[in-house]
Amino acid sequence: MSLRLYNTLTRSKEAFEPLDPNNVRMYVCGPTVYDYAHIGNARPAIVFDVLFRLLRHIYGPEHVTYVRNITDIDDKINARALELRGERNVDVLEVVRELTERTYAVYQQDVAALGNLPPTFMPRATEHVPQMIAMIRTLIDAGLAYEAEGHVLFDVAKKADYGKLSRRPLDEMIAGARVDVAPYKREAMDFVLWKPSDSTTPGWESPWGRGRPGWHIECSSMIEAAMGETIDIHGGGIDLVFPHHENEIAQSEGAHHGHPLARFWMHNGFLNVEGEKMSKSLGNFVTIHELLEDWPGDVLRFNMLRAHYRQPMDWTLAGMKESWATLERWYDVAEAVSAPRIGEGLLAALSDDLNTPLAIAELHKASLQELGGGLMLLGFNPMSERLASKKAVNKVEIARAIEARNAARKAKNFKESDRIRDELLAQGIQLKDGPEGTTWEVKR
RNA sequence: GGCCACGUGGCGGAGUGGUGACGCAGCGGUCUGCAAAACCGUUUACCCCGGUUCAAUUCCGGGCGUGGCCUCCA
Repeated sequence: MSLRLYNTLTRSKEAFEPLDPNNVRMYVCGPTVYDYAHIGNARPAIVFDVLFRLLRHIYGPEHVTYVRNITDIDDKINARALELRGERNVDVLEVVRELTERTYAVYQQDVAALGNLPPTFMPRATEHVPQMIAMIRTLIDAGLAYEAEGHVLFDVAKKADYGKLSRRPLDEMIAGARVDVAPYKREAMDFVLWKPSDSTTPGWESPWGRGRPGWHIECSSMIEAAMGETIDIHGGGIDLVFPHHENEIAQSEGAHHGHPLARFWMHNGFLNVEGEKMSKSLGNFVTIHELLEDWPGDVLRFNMLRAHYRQPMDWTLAGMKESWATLERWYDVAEAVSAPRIGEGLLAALSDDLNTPLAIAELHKASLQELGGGLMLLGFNPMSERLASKKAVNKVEIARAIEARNAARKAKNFKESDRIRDELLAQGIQLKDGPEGTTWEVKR
């Protein structure tokens, strides 16, 4: 089964062949840890986890390296920390540390609840500052970066093919720039590699004074540290194409004699919520954390995979309900599967640029064994109790009520049996009479 | 303003130059004391206007709509 992936670099689907089948390398831009991750952040986590699992299936679990970083140096973090400190007499740097630690821990918990495997490595920016400084020095030595007023900037004009990922000619971008250009920049599009820090901002000693790295350099450095100069796949949200990924390319290629950073660039589409774009002002900012309070992680995962990863997607309550119903039906039958196997239809769908909606359609047509195997390949666990409602239900009491109702039915006292059924339904317990007796489920 | 993506039935959502995926809902049926569930069957579509073609939902051009990027962003 040959794997084909859409490559943003060429804007077309290409056959995927890793540089080294014994070490397939993938990097995905992870979260900036200053606030709860929202449901849009869950999309790349889930989508690239499916790709990770598919690659492990094809090349063997020990032959795939998946790196997802944690951005814990960032001005949004610093701003939030200042807010959190308020008037209190505590060290802001300490607040920064607490904030990132806490947010990081919640993120880990949340993505795990969504059924994602832990990546092979989860490097943190704060642990790679020396590597970033080294890369910046290399860029300065190569004549691709310059120092100005305590900043170090990438000299975009020196990189002839700058803009090749986003396909934006440099002169066009300069003409369309809508922001005031910092006076120390040679060109409007030059971006920061290093900037100075004051006493309320985390900083590290460097040849350019105490400061901190710009955003883009961390990914370039961590990729190099974990996987070398050229990797197979680099992923992230489509909004990262410009400027983040464009700048990563400029830095890494600049520091590596022009060797490509990644051979395949993959980008997931955006998410709307109930037809509207998610924003704090609209008040429809949905975090993964709060969704997980009401919904099983598997349901959120399934709902995400019902749309192709490159398509724009609308996240809705109706969709989640439908996802839950489908998954519940499947789990009922698939938990009994003794010999799961991967169906060809499913594998073909996933191999065609991760066509998960088609893969799900294949599961609807699949045998029981293929259903079980397919669910597991996609990261679902039919054996788990994750679909059970979080609401506390008294199983013993329900069983007793069912017994009483069946006794009433036997005596043809239907008034009483219907009363018991309605009473349970009022508590959200839906009874189902089947050939093998009466079962129940929590109705939503 | 510049660049880019998307627009499929009541809903979700694949796909294709010619035989109307798949799921949900609806409808009909089996089952049931009645329901629910389950199972069987089944109706409904390709934003608009041109062009290319024997044939377009699928290719090309224009329009409209939605969203993204150009500044932090999954």
